[in-house]
Amino acid sequence: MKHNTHAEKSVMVVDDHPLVCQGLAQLIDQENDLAVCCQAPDAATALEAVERCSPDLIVVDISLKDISGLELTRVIKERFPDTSVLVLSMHDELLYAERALKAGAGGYIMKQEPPEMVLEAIRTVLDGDVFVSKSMASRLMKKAVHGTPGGESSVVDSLSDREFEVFQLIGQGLGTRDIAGKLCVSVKTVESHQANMRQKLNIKTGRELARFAIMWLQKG
Amino acid sequence: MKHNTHAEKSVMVVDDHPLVCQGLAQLIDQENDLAVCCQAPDAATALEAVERCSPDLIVVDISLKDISGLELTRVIKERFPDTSVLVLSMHDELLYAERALKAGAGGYIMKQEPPEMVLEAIRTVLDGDVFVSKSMASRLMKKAVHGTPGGESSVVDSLSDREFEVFQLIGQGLGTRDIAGKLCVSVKTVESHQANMRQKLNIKTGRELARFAIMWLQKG
DNA sequence: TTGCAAATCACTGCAAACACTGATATACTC
DNA sequence: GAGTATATCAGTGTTTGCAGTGATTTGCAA
Repeated sequence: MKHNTHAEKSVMVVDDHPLVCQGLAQLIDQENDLAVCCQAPDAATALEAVERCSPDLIVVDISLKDISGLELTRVIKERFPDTSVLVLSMHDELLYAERALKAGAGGYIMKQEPPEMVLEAIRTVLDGDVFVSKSMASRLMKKAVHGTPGGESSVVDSLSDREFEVFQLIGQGLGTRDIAGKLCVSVKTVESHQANMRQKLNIKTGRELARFAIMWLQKG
Repeated sequence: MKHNTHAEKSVMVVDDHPLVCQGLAQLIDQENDLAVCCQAPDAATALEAVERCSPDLIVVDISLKDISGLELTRVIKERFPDTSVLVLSMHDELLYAERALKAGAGGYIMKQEPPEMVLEAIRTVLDGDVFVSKSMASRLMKKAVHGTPGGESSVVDSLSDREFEVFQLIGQGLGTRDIAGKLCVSVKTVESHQANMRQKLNIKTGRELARFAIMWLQKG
């Protein structure tokens, strides 16, 4: 712990993996403009600590023991709107980045990224800007340009009704032919829907789409 | 890095998450009887480094980018039998602990555990003993006494190590060709493993296997 | 030693998925 | 009424997956 001088922003770290927690804390603490004020292994401890320290920013892991990091983000933004949140995760951003932002986080970054990028993310969010990966950013841009005005929005919401139907069947493990049979349309049609979905979701291969559908249907 | 005095044991850290790598290194380095000699983000780098540093113990994360931590463990124990290995993972030990020990590791510990326990695990393995969690230990005892697995056993246990490796890669959304490339074997071999798995698990199609793997890896 | 399981790979051929370039009809919006 | 999104389908060609049959090597165990 360092003295909190005028220029330093205070950061709190929430992660149930002590190693990550400590590594992150050390990384942040050795920067001149940042200082770690406290650490927490779960959401309950975190909420207490926020009240005590009132940090400028909180780095939250997405998978905690008691409640999800997204839920924690929501609570924090509700009770301490001035505190910024950066969500940290080892999971694919496709599944969680947008949810994190919707929950009120200022940024989303994966643990696989190099430490310098984590620091960059922290500073970006502290400046009031949004931090996500480049590919995720372009996806969100497209979405912003091409409408879907305010309100509820998940990547999956951009799918049309029929596409979503196909999406669900894919998530149930059915093949293109099975789906065509079940929906009483030609194989070509189903293939078209799949291609359109891949474009909308910025997904390259069919198995990635399947994986996305399966995971999406599991969690929700 | 510290001077390697008489009493200090040298430790190497292998993890593709820079944060974990750094946190772990710092944790180890601040102990009087331990010193970090080098770090590596993947198996290839790790093997080079082992030759250079010849550490007393290596802490290996189970999920690396190039090959699995278990495979790396096998290679290390084959080429450097005097080097101890501690496998580190964020996954439930139920799924991997036994495989890790069979691969030649001296211990298995989860990232969720407190840092002190990680240090304890390192020292235990350095002493030539086996380290696993208490509950896992009793499980293995039971198994040793009775011939039968002492708890709930999954169908997945019937998979061989190699098959399980393929299983995991399938669950990550990779295709047959990708897997063959990653494991440096022919496409045919991977197809054989898949066919054998489908038979063992009583699964008909490839996409069903993929679905099963994805869901199984999502939550154990 | 014999035998079995695991891991590796080859060859063949069919079926399915995917890529690319279209076309048509409907419906909703501006 | 023009424009856009949706839903439907066709043709053509490449890539990939899967089935079947069979072979080799290794290691472990009865």
